[in-house]
Amino acid sequence: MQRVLNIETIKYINKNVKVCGWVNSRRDHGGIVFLDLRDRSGILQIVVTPTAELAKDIKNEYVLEIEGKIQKRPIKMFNPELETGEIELKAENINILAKAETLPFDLKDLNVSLPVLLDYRPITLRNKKIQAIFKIEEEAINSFRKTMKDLGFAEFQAPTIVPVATEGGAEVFHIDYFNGDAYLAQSPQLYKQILVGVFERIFTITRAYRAEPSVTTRHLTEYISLDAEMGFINSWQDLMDFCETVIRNIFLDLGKSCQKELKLFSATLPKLGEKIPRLKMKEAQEIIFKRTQRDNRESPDLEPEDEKEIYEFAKEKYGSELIFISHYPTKKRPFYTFPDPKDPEYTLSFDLLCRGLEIVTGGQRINDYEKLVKNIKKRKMKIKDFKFYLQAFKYGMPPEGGFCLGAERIVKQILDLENVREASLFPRDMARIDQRLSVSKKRNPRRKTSSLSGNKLKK
RNA sequence: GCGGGUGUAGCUUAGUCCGGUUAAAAGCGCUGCCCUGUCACGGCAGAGAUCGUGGGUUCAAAUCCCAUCGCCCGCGCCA
Repeated sequence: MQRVLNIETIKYINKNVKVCGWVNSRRDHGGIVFLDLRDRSGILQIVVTPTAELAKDIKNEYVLEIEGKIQKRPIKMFNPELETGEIELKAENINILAKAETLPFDLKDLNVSLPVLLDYRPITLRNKKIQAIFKIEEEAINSFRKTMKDLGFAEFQAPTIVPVATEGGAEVFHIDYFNGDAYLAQSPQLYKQILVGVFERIFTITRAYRAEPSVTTRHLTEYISLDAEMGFINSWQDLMDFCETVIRNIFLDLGKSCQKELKLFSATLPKLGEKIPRLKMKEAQEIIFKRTQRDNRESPDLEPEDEKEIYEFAKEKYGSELIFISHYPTKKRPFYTFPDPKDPEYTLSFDLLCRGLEIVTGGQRINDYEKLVKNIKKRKMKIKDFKFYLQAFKYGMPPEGGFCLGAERIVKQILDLENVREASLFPRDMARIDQRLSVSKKRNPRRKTSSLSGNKLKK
């Protein structure tokens, strides 16, 4: 007999079917036993009676193959919570495909601390609410891809083994590369710029690696970066317009396809208002100072508490839970960032804050070869390290720029998750690669400096 | 790296400030028995904790002190 998905059984009333799945719960009434069978489509109630014998040894998370007849439930027994709530399967034969040990927690009503959630990731992911997080992430990524393609952007796959630290200075993971040095990419930045010289409009959905020793609720050492870059821009404002379209579409699409998932978290999609407000960093600092008397006006960046304050401001004044902040200081931005011609101390770059957290960074890039060379030298980086990248500019690069979105951060902000690690299937951080490094046996002796290369320390 | 907090059954927590009648308590889970209409089923009974680890103070430590390890949060940095 061909297997039928749980959700499809609605169409098989009074017919015999075979279903497969995991035991979500077991309700044993002695003479009659109910099993909730979970498969990728949903839950189906299995009735085992009058020979409850059939279900005797079956426990939660057992994997079963069940044959029987789909029958309409008595009307009083409908369950409106289930899509299959008006029917049930009367089991005639139950085949145990795999047994399961007792779970260390209640999977249906998952109430565990973050370390437990992640220590048992292979099973906690089976929880419906946890799955909803990744449905949202998947849909957000789909939406990004669709918008980019609609706007004429070509998709590419970025390399993640790179010869130099992309942003210069920032912390990167070093790898032993055939007795030489290589790094894990902090971002696909240089490659998307190179490809603007080929395709004009380019995007990628890729992984970025940051070796920042940061243990916070918003940092991962490996994260999903949604990156876009485009040539022939009229101004850096164009980039914010494109970025706004991307974000707006993500929220629209999630509104269409993920209502159920949002509801599980009692989450509402962030409001954008007519247009996402745009402020220069200095303006934002003045506003924060006026509102709170907290004087961070000399700070080269917005402090996390400032980001939350400016979010409140945007919400009150513009009805927007998002706000663009532009003109960050040149010193704080990477070498390729385009300085404002009117005030070169500041850049034509921007961040997009969503509910008080940066979810996007972008800006216009320097497309002039000579200026790039000068900048690399000024920052005491080596020209020879960038020769490959610089070809793209030496041989003609239009005015260009781009932006990148942090996928996990977007999901975190939408669902109001406490920690970005909840929004990553298998989060990596300073203390964890799947298992906690403190309990994993493969731990090398702790290295104090990242300049020591891995090959030197190997046996 | 710095600062703050925390560690009690498999999970989630109470008890810690003001040390001593609880031989450490509860909910969920687990085990056994009962139950033919439940849907996080219900009822009865039961098992399960060297209170993170090591040391100290005290007649007496989950509770106070020191050290150590784990974890969480904040900051720097950032998506």
